[in-house]
Parts: sequence; C-alpha cells; structure tokens
Amino acid sequence: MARRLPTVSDVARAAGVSRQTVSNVLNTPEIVREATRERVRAVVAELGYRPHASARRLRTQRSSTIAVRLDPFAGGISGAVLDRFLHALTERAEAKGLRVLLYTARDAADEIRQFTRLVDGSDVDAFVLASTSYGDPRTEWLIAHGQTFVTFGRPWGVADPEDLRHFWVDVDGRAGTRAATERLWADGARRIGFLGWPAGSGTGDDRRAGWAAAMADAGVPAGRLSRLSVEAEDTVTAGRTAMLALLAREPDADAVVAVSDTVALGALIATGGALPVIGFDNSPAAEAIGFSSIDQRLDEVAAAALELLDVVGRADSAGADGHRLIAPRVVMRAHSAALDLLR
Amino acid sequence: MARRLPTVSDVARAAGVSRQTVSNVLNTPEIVREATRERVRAVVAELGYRPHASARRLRTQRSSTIAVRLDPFAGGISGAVLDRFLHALTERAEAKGLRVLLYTARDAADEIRQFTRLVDGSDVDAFVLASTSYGDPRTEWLIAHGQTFVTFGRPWGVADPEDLRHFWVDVDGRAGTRAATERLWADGARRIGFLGWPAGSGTGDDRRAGWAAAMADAGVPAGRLSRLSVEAEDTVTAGRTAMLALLAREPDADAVVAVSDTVALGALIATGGALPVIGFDNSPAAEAIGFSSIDQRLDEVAAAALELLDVVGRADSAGADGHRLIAPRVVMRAHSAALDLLR
DNA sequence: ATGATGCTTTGGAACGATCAAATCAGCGGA
DNA sequence: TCCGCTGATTTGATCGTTCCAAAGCATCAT
Repeated sequence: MARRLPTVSDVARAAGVSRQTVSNVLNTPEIVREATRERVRAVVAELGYRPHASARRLRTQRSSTIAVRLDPFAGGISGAVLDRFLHALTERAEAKGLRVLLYTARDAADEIRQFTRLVDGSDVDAFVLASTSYGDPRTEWLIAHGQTFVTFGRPWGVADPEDLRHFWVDVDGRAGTRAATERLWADGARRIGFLGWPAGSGTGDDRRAGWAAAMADAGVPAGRLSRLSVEAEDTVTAGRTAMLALLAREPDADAVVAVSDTVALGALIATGGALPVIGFDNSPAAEAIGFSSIDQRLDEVAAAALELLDVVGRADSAGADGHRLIAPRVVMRAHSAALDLLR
Repeated sequence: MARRLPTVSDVARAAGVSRQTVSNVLNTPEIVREATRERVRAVVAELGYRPHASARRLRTQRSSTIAVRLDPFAGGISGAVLDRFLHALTERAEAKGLRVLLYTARDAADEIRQFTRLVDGSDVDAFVLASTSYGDPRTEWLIAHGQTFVTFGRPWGVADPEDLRHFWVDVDGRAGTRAATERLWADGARRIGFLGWPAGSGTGDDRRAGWAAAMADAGVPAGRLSRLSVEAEDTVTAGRTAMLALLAREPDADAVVAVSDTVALGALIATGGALPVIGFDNSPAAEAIGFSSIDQRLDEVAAAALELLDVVGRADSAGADGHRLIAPRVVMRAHSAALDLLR
C-alpha cells in the first residue's frame, strides 16, 4: 500500500492551474471564477486529494484542534456525565472540521504542565475545561498566557462572572429543579422535599434554589421549606439516610427532588419506590432502573461551547456575550418493573 | 502574549552549533559528543524550546498520534467501560509521548470514512478499535490499507485468531468468571447459577465457559449445569426475569455469577439481595450499590494495547506474538447498607 | 489608443523540522 | 608524508501547504 498521496501540486497540474488556485478553491472558493472552481473540484474528487493537515498547520500556525481533559474517573453513578459531554463535543467538533485531542492530569499543577506541552508544540489552539473550581489556577494561567478556552461550568465565586476573558457554558440547574418541582406539583404533590448537597457548592446551591423558588411561587411558606430540605453527600447511602431524616421530620412528604441521581437512588431505596423521586443527570442508572431525572442536554452544551470558541477566535468578540446557560429537560419515567420490585 | 516560540535555529545559534546538531541531540543523542550534547541541552532548557509538532510531522510523515473511536453512548449501566479504557489509554499514551485523538462514527461505513479522513490528512499513525464484531469490515479495511492498529476485543469467529496482521488485546472473561465461581464455591456455595447473554456472542459465551469449567472441575454434573444457566438480554429487567426463572427451576440455587453488572443488578433486585451475586465490569453502579463484580483491569489492557502498537511499528515484529489476554480480578464487596435495604 | 479598474491567476518564499550527503578533524598504518 | 578511515558536525534540499506581491487580462471610461 502506502501509495503516495496526491498533493496540491498534483491537483494543480492535472487541472491546469497553479497551486495557489487549488488552495483558493479549498479555502476561499468565492474568489475563484466559477468555471475554474468546478474544474479543480472535479480533479480533487477524482484524485481523492486531501490536504495534509500537518503541512497546513505548519503554514497557518493553527491546529484546528481543541484539547479536552479526560478527568480521572470520577466514580459514582453520575460519573458518566463528563464522558457524555465529551462524546457530544467530539461529534459537534467533527462537523466543524475540528479535532479533539485528549489529555489527562492528576492535579491543577500537572494540568498546567500539560498546557505548556500542548501549546508549545502548537498541538492545539483551544481548550475546553470541565468542572472548574473556585479561583481556578488553570483558568488564570490560560488567561495570562492568552490562550483560547471555554469552560463547562460557571466560575463560581468569581467577582465578575461576565468577565469577557473567561467564556463559559453551563447547565441551568436552577431552571431544571424548578421545572421538576413544578411538574411534581402539577401532578398533585404538595409536600415536595429536596435532598441536596451540603451548602457551599455552587452547583448544589443553585439546584436547591430552583426547588425553593418553585415552592415559594406555589405559596409554600418559608418555614415549611426549610424543614423539607435535607443535606446529603453524594453517595447512595447518604441519600438513603437523608430521605429517612426527611420522612422523620415531615412524614407526609409526598414527592422528592434530588440534587443527583446518586442521592435519588438512595431516596428510592429508603422509600421502596413509594414516593415519586426526580434525580439529576439522567444517568444510565436512572434509565436502567427507571426513575425520573433531569437531563443536562449535553449535546446542547457541547454545541454552545464550540460556538463560543468561534466567537473567541474572532477579533470582533467584543460585543458578544461570553456565556451560555442551557436549560435542562425533565425526563419523566413511569415506575418500571425493576422499580416496583424495590418495594 | 503570543511571544514567538523559539525554533531549532534559535537554539542552534545560541548554542553555537548547527540546526542539525540540535535535532540530533533531541532525536539521536548518542551520535553527539557529550560536551556538545550538554551544552545544547542547557540552551534548550533555558529558552524553553519545544519542537513544533506539525513541522516534525510534515517532515517525518508520522504523527505520534493514535486515533480512538468514542462510541455513541452505549447506555446501560456498563456503558462506562469504554470510557474507563479510554482514560487509561490516554494516560499511558501520554507517558509514551503519544497524543490521543478522538473521532466518532455512526456505523462501520461512517467509520471507514473517518479512517480515510484521518489517514489522508496524516493526522494519525495508528488506530485503537474497541468492540470488534464478527467479520468486522473496519479491520479488513485497515489491513487492506496497510494501517497500524490494535483492537480491544478478540476477532471472534475469525479463522485464524493468531493472524499477525491483526493485533488485539482482550480481557480473559473466561478466567474471570472461573475465578468468581471458585471464589463463591470456596465461600460455601454449591448451586451456583449463571445468568448469561443469549448464546452466539463471543464475549458472552466465553464468560459462560469460565463458570461452566469451574463448576465441572468442582464435580458438578453436566445435567445440573445446564439447569443452572439462564439467558438474558443485557437489561436490568431481563436480569430480574432470568433470575426468577433460575429460581423457579432450581429453588435451592445459593449464588449467582452474572455476565454483566446490568444483569447482576436485575438478579439482586429479584432476590432482594438474599443471594450473593457477582457481576462483570465493576461498574460505578456496582461500586455505588455495593455488590461484587469482576474488574476488567482496563489500565493493563491499555498498556498492553500500546505495547502492541510499539511492536507493530517495528519491522522486527515477525517473531513477536500479536495479542495479549489480560486476566481480570474479582472484586468482592460486603453487602452494603444500600443493598440490605433492597430486601 | 491608453490607462485605470477590478478580478484571477501566478511564482517565489516561508513555516520548522529532519534527511541525505558533504565536510572536517583526528588518528593509525603504509 | 600521504592516504584512508572513523566519528562529529555542517550544509543544502525537502516535506505540503499558504502568504505575499505582483503579473495577466478583460472591461470600461477617457
């Protein structure tokens, strides 16, 4: 095999034009006369010509590649969220002619070392980061070094979340739990509990706020609200314990919104599936076991992230806003046979 | 920012040698005199020089990049297996100075289209494929086009699995279920059932064979064996149904080995956690809920895959054998609180 | 006719690295 | 002394693409 691949010169010769014209047909077709354009295109198709990616990158000094960190396996039932995001991102990126390069890192310092490696080798021209933390050194490094990047996750706790040097996409957790709560209310539930993470995590607080807002709008007094909300770490057992605590405090609770599928599963086990529970993440476990959950619409998130990178890339990004909030979707599931068996 | 990156010429000038010598220090240090080598290395470190990846690729016609397909999200509890493999692979690849590029494809034809795209653009110089099927057109294409690749998964049903044009790594499912069965036997179980996929899938049959072998070795007669084995599709509900069928046929079954964690979860739900069940994949769900499972040791698999690519790359690969079977490990878990609650 | 105008096309150079062949220095043997 | 040999280093060419400046060439107004 190993046939020699046709080059732009081969195409040019076969089409009776110059190299540059071929290049123009590929990159800026509008400046080439129609007849020439068609002829060149025909030859390209016939020879099966494909531009040599590395040569192009060398010349243009851009790589058309975005780097994504593949996190150390997060564990837990919802661990797959990032992987699903990654999948959606890859698919969208392909459609835009972008490559997705992976890297891993043990900690932030290690990750910054990777940044230098990838940037210095001109391997990538943008980064997509997930799960940013408070005062993240990674984003600071990227900003300081003028790198293009977008994060999946708001920069919680930063003074100016609208800072245009930091582009981000996130899921509107608040809207999600709000919608879930309203859905349960519409279905007749009146004492809807919330199992959330301990206060202090931006994401967790945001999700709790959505539930609280929906309940308040429905006229539930604040005093009752605070009794209906229980905190739990993100494990199945903690979810179970929290659910039991909730029932002890409010025996007539008639539905629950949980901050994650993991916690939701704990709640389901505690009640034997007697109460409707809506989790968060729409994880494989939720699907397999058959309970309702809030879907993050990672496909939309990925699309938005790439759109933002487009914007970042262009010089005229001054006017555009640098972030997107994606509204999640509540996926209701009838209790499955498997779930009934929990009883 | 956007400082100009130092090139090999800059280093050469600063070190008072020629470009080529710098290149030699980097690629074939042994042919450079010690004193020169050290001097160049010092300058490299001082200037923070890093070779421009695309330029090198253009010249050498190799990319130091391997492509991995990110499958359309498989769904189901065990869906994360591939993602974990991917993570392990990325980590190992980094250590070897390889980049990992992702791509997606809807079907085999689409995937072959991706092959051409990646190969023609000289983007990658090896492929890692997962979950190969019988008479896989993808591997045939890769062989026909002289591409370097390794598969995670045996070429089931191929005439000569030792075919040296097809390198593969796989998990020894048979050894895994065998070990699991022996473990249960050692713990006192005597009527150990097996919940497997319908006959015909190489992987599923292999896993069943391990259980059957262990049971036969322990002296269980063939007639009883066939009654202890039940088939189930890979869903929680099918697992539950199969478990009920097994119990109807053999009411005194006292333990179960399942072909996957999904099926295992169904079995657990059916029995309320009364019988010990060992699943396969050691998925997040197994960890979260707390039941035993067979771990595929994806880290080993990834390392082996990269080793094989090394071998493939070298010309002297004639002597080496072209595959690796990784023995999985049984992870026993005490019944967790969550599991007890299933009761 | 002439030159200005706008659109297409062209040849040469450059991107940053490595390959292949040439050069150079040092050394032993004839 | 001169030649050949070995090992270390340098020079020139090249990979495939796009950028740049300028040339070609109709068309149109002067």
